[in-house]
Amino acid sequence: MTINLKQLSKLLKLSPTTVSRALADYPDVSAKTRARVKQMAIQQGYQPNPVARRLQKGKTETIGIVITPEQNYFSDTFFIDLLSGISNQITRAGYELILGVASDEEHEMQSMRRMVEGKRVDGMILTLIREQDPRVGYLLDRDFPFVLYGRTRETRPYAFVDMDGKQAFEKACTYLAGLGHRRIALLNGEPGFMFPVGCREGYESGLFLSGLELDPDLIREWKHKDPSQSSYRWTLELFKNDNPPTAILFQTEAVNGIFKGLDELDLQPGKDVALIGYDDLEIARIHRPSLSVLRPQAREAGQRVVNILMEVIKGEDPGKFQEIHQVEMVIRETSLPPS
Amino acid sequence: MTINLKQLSKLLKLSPTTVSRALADYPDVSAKTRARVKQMAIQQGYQPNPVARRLQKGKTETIGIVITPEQNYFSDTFFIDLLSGISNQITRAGYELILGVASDEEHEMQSMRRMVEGKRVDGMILTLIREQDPRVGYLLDRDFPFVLYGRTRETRPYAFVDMDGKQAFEKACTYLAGLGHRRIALLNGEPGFMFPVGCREGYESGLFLSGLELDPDLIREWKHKDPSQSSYRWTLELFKNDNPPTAILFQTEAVNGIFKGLDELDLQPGKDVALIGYDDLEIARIHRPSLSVLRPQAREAGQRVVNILMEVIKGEDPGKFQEIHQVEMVIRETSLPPS
DNA sequence: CACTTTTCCCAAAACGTTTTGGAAAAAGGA
DNA sequence: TCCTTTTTCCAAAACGTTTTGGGAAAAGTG
Repeated sequence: MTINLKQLSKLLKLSPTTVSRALADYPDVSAKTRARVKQMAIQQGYQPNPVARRLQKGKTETIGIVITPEQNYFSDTFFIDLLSGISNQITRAGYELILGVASDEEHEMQSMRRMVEGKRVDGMILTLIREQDPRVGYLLDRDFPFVLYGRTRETRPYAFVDMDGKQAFEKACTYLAGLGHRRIALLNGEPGFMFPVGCREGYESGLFLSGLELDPDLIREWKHKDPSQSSYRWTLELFKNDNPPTAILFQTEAVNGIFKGLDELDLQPGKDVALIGYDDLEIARIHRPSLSVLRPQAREAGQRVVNILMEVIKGEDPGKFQEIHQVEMVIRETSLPPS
Repeated sequence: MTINLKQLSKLLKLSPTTVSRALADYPDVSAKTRARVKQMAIQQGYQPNPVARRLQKGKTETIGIVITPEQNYFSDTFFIDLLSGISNQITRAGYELILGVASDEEHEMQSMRRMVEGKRVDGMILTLIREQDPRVGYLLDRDFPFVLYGRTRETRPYAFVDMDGKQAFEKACTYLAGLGHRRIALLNGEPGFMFPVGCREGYESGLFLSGLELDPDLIREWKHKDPSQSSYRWTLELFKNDNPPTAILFQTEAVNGIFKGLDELDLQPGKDVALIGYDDLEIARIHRPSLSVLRPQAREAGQRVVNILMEVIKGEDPGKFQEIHQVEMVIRETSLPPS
């Protein structure tokens, strides 16, 4: 069943060296024997033992990623798309993806240290990045290869792939303003994380470009651990305003709370209040009225993250790899002019 | 930074053998030197290279799992809970969890074969099991260690941890019947998978125990790839019946479609139609009225799966490990008597 | 004291690859 | 033909552990 190199070479009456080199397409083995070796390898179902090859090569051929359920990762199909892109590209490179699931920030760090200091991975992928993210400093300090999906506040150069949340929210905001909306609210993600920062910048820039005033009273922030509940409460809050919003921008994660809040206020989504969410989750498509959204290309981003990480592992300068991907807007039924 | 055994032993003026055995708590090294070795190991930050130890031990110390996004895995916080239990227990055992993300059934098999035939894992964990599941036959044929989360139709003995869907649905059904409901519908999961089989058995048994007739017209099945859309259509269908249901049992995954259908029919959940879902997703808690549910203990199940897999890897008979876990019922606001 | 047992340590082999540094054989050039 | 170059192969070393099979020193026994 599990034939190894020595047995295979015996079968071929060749040395293990030659067999190994034949399979690796080295030029110093004749075309004839190479063909013979390859055929026999297939026939015998030979697969080099990855553990042995890793020891010899001094590489783990493994990439690590740590996720945290508390942060609500999986309410998003977005994340499984990202993971799918990552996983497929890693497999294509002949590498392995090892997964850690941490219950909180502390265990997240602990899980990563186990991977890094325990020599279990050649590189790390980081997601859900904070403004001040200790993981980034840790990895930079020991010059360990990594790529961020997202960005952080860090002056030293590092590699990242990020979605252009700023451009996305600016686009959505100017679009709504173009329809005639004058009171546009932002129900933003949790402070401390980096992504909401860009969202807010885009929102403010969109208001400015449309000649609208920024009203701090129209900005609220929900919590990761409880997106629906907190966004529900903030939705009610927003409409206590004397001059309530006619449109809301938000991350789609929070949509259930918003729908619930609007329902309670007897406001119809789309009709009474325009809505545009960030992330094209299933609920956005199936809800009536269907939700207009900003749609990041998660799978493609995942693939890029891996390709970049491979370059960084090879020794390329991480600072060269800083990508910001555009986000498309999908207009559905909840982005009408104000009534 | 990365000191190895030889260097450490030189520092201690001992042989690598002794250092290795001291760290592994062998009795043939004196307490004094053991202490000295351990202290130095900590001081120097020595961590044995896992790749080298794996080669020597002839084990990968790695467990594999393959997930498929098409099957909607991550709409459920249930799954991340399961994964969390699995991951933590694997880490505790000093093992690694490698993840494959497959786009469909074929790639699922392919990803698993890569892990198994490529000698990349010592054991596999399988989830979302089908009635006829080729993966199970494949692994049994080559006597490869694995544990199912779920069950399948297979006569040879194998290890599994499953939730008692039958008991759960029976309990929910008799509960509703006890409240006075006489027309109880089942909006079941996709045929071909094993879990809905138990749900249906429990449903039928619950009807029987309550002295109610089975009406095939009250049973519908939605699709994995589109739970909300299909459940929405089936909800509308159910109420075209001359004698429509007053209660519905279903997997919580399908709840958005059901709510939408009821809304369109001007029926109030809980008030006009009682609802009990399987899985305690976030939406179940935050929706008004809040959804009564059957709640599987996913994290505990994940831990059991790993513990069992470790035994099977050690050579224990898989047939000894067949666990069916009870499921608790959480009564909230959608399980009232018929009006 | 002489013998046996126990305690403590270690050299060498092994795990299965890939890489290094040749060396023999074949081919080419004069 | 003889020398040089190219082609083709391989033995040995290396990767960093753990395990095997002792062996020397210390401790116990009569």
